[in-house]
Amino acid sequence: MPKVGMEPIRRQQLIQATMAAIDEVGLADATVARIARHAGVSAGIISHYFGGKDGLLEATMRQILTDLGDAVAARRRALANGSPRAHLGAIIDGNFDHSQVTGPVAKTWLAFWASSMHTPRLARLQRVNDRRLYANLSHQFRRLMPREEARHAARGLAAMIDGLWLRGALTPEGLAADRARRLAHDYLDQLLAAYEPLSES
Amino acid sequence: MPKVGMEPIRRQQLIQATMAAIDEVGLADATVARIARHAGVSAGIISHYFGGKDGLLEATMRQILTDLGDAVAARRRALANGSPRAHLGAIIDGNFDHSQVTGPVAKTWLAFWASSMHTPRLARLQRVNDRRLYANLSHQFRRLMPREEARHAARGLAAMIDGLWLRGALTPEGLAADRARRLAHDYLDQLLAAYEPLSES
DNA sequence: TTTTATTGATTGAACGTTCAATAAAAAAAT
DNA sequence: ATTTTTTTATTGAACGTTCAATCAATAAAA
Repeated sequence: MPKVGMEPIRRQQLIQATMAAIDEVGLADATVARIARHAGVSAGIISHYFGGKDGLLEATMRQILTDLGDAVAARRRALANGSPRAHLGAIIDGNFDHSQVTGPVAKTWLAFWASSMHTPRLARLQRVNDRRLYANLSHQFRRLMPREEARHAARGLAAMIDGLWLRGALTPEGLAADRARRLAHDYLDQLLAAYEPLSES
Repeated sequence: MPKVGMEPIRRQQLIQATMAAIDEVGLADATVARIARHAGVSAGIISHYFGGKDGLLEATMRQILTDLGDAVAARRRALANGSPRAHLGAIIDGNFDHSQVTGPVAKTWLAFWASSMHTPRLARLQRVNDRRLYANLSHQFRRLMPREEARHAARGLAAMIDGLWLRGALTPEGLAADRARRLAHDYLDQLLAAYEPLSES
């Protein structure tokens, strides 16, 4: 049933189908046939729109990273000129909300994470995202503390976010997103405690 | 060159070769031919000693978990009746020392982590290890604080350890093990600060 | 009638497993 | 001390399967 202008529709369908397939059977068993079946199209269409399976996988990872960036950016935009703590909190929340921490997106994300260790193109995407998070955190901490301590705090909070993410993706029901957010916020409070003597309990 | 008693030697060789292959090209491209080449034996031997590729992969993951458990246990044994803080510190150090956080072991570990999402046998191993870490942490925190807060702290520290591990395995040169240890210890200090007013700076 | 979109059988490459053949070591026999 | 037999360890070519990619055929829309 060919209509004109199918390209963006098919691309979106296939990216969603890729996440669904990876969620279902893992990256290793997410064959083009299975992905195509999820999307309700034939296998050949993947090569047509993405040049091959690798192209589809890269587009899928890119989509996830874009969504993640948007989720963070949207929350920060709502703050305008907020305090460093508010911005850091928004970064945390953006990282945990973005299309749910559990479910297909999270599993796909973790699968790509592992895969990026040996796939240069995915490694590049992963690295860009990683740097963005670190730079954002580091910049906000810098408004409250010396450079080296800001970097230290940024590294710590980035690790905490990743760790909570990992556990969220891995445990059966997923570490409840609420609980993960609270742990990250508590950690942030502790990191800021020495530099914000105003808000003592 | 058949000698008697080769079985334990070959098993060890093949497990090491599996990690080397995964470190080199990733789990997806770690074929039996490549693993066998690393060990300097033929491909057929893998089925002979492990029943098949799956058996070898499971044995490799089991070995990593055993080593990790041993590294933690050894440090804690040296403490005998140490303070909760000392035990928690030992758990952190054990998790970061164990055959280096970077290198083949860490990459293999992360690959299995991702893989365990869709491989029940690996998921079981991963789960046992996870529970052990949480139980150990939780028990030590419990000596200093109420139950719910102890659990909260244990979840936080476990996530922090995992996050640092993940970043260590992923970044090019690996997040320096020293730096990761320091971040984990700093976090531990903060978690304990409210319950150990003795050691103020 | 031309263009755009899609199919699905086919192809070739890659993989894990199997198993008959082989060879070294150990045991038994001379 | 040799030689023969048995046991243990290992090989690697062959087999069957699975997969991604291709492309001629097809069909709807323009």
